[in-house]
Amino acid sequence: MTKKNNGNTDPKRRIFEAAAALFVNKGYSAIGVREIAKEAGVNIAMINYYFGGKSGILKDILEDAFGKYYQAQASAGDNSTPPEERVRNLVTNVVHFFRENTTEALIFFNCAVLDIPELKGLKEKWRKMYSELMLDLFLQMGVDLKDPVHANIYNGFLGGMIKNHFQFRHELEKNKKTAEACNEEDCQETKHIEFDDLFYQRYVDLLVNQYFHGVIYATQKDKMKYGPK
Amino acid sequence: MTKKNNGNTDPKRRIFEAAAALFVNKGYSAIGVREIAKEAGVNIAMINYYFGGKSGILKDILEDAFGKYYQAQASAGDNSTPPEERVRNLVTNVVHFFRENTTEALIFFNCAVLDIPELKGLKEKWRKMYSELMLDLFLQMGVDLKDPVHANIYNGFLGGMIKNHFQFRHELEKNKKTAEACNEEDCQETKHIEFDDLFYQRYVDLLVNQYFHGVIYATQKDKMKYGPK
DNA sequence: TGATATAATACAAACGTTTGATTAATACAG
DNA sequence: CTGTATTAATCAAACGTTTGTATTATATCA
Repeated sequence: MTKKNNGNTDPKRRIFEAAAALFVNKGYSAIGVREIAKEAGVNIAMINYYFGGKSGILKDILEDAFGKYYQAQASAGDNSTPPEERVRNLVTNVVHFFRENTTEALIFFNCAVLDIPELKGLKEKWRKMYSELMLDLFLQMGVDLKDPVHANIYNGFLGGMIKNHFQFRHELEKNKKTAEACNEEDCQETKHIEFDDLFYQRYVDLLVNQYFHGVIYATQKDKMKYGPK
Repeated sequence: MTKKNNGNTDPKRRIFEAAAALFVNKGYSAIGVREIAKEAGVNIAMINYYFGGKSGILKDILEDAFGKYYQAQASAGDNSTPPEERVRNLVTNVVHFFRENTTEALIFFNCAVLDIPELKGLKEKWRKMYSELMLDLFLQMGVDLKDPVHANIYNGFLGGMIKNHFQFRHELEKNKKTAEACNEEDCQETKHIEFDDLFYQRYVDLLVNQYFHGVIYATQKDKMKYGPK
């Protein structure tokens, strides 16, 4: 593999990143190959040359994102790890994953709820891998996945919450660019947020406490009211 | 205004519903007007005749959804209503909104994070209306929106969680149609869920408890650790 | 020379929209 | 009641543009 590395980075990388930046804002289907090529500064034909087509870029983005997301959760511990520690690891890892891969992560979560024919097989694989991973964790947490109410509420609970935050943050930073001058009081306050290490240290704390003193309390209270089964 | 009402319902309604059903599964940009017209059983030209264009359908769907969603939250009470009662009303109303308008609601939430040029003005209006509505509620709850960490986590917290569930349910029911016969044990258990009144009674209970014994506990603990400001 | 990389161009298919004609129902003057 | 405008609703067909991909030719380097 011989790279030129003249001027900018290699073209494949540029296509990948340009496409990701466009997909996350307007959605996969709304973006055309010409727009990607223009943004990446390459010829249209390069997309088919490097990725075999437009959907090839999306596949690469999503496979990369899922791989990292899965790893973040799988490496949080097993059922020999104390529950609270495991949840803390999990939240820490997932937050770290989102911070390092915001764009790809948002694309992944937003594409996961859409029927994209080219992705049918991949989605099935991901679903299976994920549910096997979660089964073990929930069993340890005392959340009974056999109970459809609990299963429906807490499946993807943490991931969903974290995704929500990063989507919110993404919107915020998008709007900040388009409207630099803002006089309203609502805007003033959220404008100068620093999403730094301290922020996410508190964020993780909050989420873990939230989980333990919210989810577990609520499910136990539910069991008392409606019976264990 | 004279309607024919012969045979089926009126064509405008058919276009609206066909489009919504397609949008929610594949996304707005991935659906063409011919597909909508075919599904609705009308001529392509009818879309421009009734809605002024493809984006006109989306606007109608989203304005309808936001109006109902806003109403569901606004009618939950004001700051003279006890906090717990207000939250319970809010969750009850929003869950009811989602049950009655699942398709439109999911389209709304999924489109809200995308840049769709035709929707720029509408999105701005919605954002303003929503933030004004929430400011009051959060103040009453003791969640300090001036604290960026709390604001970032709990903005859209309940709505986001509920949206998550209904998206999850939607996926579930989609898959049930495509794969009726399923032998795996994971599948067996979630297959025969009844999303009836009892289910959502428990769901609301769980979410309200979750909120009070999670959010409030976690935010207070956070304040103790990191100071009130 | 032969493999890799880039570019200009071509292409069929699909896109959202518009057109002009046609039908059916209503309004109104005689 | 009759005949004639008027209007709303529907249709097939075509509009020009853009889509994703394929082809072909030209540089670039080992």
